[in-house]
Amino acid sequence: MSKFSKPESESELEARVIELAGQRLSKLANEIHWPVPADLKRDKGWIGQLLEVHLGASAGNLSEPDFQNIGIELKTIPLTAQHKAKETTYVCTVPLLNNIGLTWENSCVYKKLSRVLWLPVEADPAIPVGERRVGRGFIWSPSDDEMDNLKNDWEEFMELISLGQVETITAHLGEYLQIRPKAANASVVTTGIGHDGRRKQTLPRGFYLRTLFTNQILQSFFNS
DNA sequence: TGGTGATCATAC
DNA sequence: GTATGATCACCA
Repeated sequence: MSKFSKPESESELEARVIELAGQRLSKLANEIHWPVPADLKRDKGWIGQLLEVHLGASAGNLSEPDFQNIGIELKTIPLTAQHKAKETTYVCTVPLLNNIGLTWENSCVYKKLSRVLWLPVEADPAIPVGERRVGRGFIWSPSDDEMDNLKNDWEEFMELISLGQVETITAHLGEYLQIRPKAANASVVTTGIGHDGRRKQTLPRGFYLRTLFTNQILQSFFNS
């Protein structure tokens, strides 16, 4: 069986993740004949896509979990030299319209985070991209407490949005989640609700997980 | 120097 | 534009 076929179970995926631990990105790229970029300025999704291929993720750009048959989402975590999360983690686009009656359990945040494969990767800018190593990945679900906090953040955000307050939301808001722009550039627009309750063109935004939260997830795994 | 707001590539 | 994958770059 090819190592790039889709995993049929969590344990199969877990076994492959353990094989990846400690591997350098240049080796993984060479195996599939991908050039290694000098930096990630113009290849921001390169590491994520490289690891998707190696693990047999199948969803492509569909709005589905990366491993749809076993319902697992793959997220890489860039690590600083101190092995702490360097960047926030993108979750999904913020729904700005037609969200009346949308519940937490039906939200994109809940669905994406219910089961995720966290894969830490060295991201210290002092290390050339190809020499960076993959860490020990693990499959995770939110604890009850984490789920409560995420739900509270989400509900707070969705209330503001349905009241036409999107543009007052900054990345300072939220304990585990935050909302930030998610677009090619600042001139991209989508339809939202203005402060007067009428439709208004506004910048598309996304839900992100704070590094505080992803660091907490890493710690609870590696300290247990 | 860490976080927020801005941005990059690509498929459809 | 929306979806996927994220990191960049600047300013407090």
